[in-house]
Amino acid sequence: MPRQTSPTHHDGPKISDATVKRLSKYYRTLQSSIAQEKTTISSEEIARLNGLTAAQVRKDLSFFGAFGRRGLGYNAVDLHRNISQILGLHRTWNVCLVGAGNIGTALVHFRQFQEQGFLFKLILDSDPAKWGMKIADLDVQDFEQCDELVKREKIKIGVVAVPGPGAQRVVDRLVQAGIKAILNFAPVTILVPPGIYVRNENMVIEIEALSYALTSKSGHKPRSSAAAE
Amino acid sequence: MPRQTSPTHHDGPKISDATVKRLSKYYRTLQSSIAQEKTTISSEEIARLNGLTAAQVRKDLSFFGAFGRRGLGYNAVDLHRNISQILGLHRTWNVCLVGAGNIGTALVHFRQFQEQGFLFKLILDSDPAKWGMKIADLDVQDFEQCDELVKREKIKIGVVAVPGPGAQRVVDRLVQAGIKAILNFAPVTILVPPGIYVRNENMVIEIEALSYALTSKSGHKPRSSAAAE
DNA sequence: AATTGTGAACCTCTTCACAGCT
DNA sequence: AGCTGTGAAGAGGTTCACAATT
Repeated sequence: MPRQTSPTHHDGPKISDATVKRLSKYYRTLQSSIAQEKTTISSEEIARLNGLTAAQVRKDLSFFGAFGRRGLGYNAVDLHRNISQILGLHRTWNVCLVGAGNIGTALVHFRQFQEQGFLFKLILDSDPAKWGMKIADLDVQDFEQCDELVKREKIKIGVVAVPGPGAQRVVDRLVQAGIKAILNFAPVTILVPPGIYVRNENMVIEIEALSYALTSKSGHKPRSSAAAE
Repeated sequence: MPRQTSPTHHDGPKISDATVKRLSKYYRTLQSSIAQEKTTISSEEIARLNGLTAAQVRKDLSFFGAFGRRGLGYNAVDLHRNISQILGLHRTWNVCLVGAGNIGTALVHFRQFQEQGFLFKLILDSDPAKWGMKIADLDVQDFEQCDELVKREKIKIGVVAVPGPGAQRVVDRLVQAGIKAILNFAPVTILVPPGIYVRNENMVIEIEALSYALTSKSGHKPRSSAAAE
């Protein structure tokens, strides 16, 4: 009887995006349970704290292994460590910011990124007026040096916080420099070659979705729960 | 033959979240097409610009009416106006910010919100040190006055940019004050009563999803396209 | 008695494919 | 000929329900 399945190097069925995002939620739920000195936790409780069903939680975890004990639940510390392995949070990631405007600056100061091991090592901007500015101990540097600097710092994740019109060009350059994953805050759709991962943080879309909900008040689906991403 | 179906006050099948978010993308695509003086646009082109399929675009629109002309495509200005009606963007919305930290401040300055008619009218914070600070012409005020101020300004949308632990309490107060929709930047799951809409802008989840993609390099699904929300 | 892990049922969203206009 | 609008098929994600285990 396998005591515990190894979580890393998953190669079974393709994991949905939704599952990955929920794992990230479970991870934080477990962090707080551990802080409260809880040793075990049930799928039921993880679900309740995230506005989901217990079956959903168990199914998500089951893609990666059998981490619980029937009749007892999950060991909080173990499950936390396992999810950390699955998501690749057992290590740190060097991150590069492009766009030293309001949003970009706020992101560099955003404590949660550091706490979870995402470390800004490089800040780039095309505007000469910004070069040399210090943001959280980092100098803003010329975006044109992107290739050289990204390679030198071995950066794999780029955060793009430039105005829409420039975003695609910035992304193309980052990809050329060897960046493999991009968190895009520009309110435009960007296209990338196969093998490059993009996540969009499009605040305009989200607030417009709220506008829709308020407008089409026909909305008869108001279930007391935890709402969309 | 109905020349054009009225887009507003939709009450057919429930519209998926994904559809609403895509409409928001089409809306911006059309804005830029119009700026480029294009008069008509095909579902094929809207799709290409957003990394989607043409069928998806047509299906999304079909939930709200028949806006195109067979053989010709869509009139850019008409479709833009129709989507604006559907999403409720033909008007302005007063918005309240809670949390005058880095992120909150950046959001108030975020031009796209204003451009799309989302106007910050109120900035609240619990920290007395922040009271009286000016952010883009608005005074930061005591969060305890939330009830009175939200009602006075007739605000329906709240943007929450406070640290995780305080978020649920803030949301409860906002709901009590009459807020109907919340854009939540705190990296925690918040629960709301039926009839209140929440969208989460959880940057930690998004960057952790990138970490997962980079970690489970088994990722054999790299289709050249426009990636997840 | 409690709670997990999971195949199967169910439901929702996307894509196909083609009739119907222009 | 070109392109939309849409029913039907297909794919994917969620929930059910129960055997397995502690």
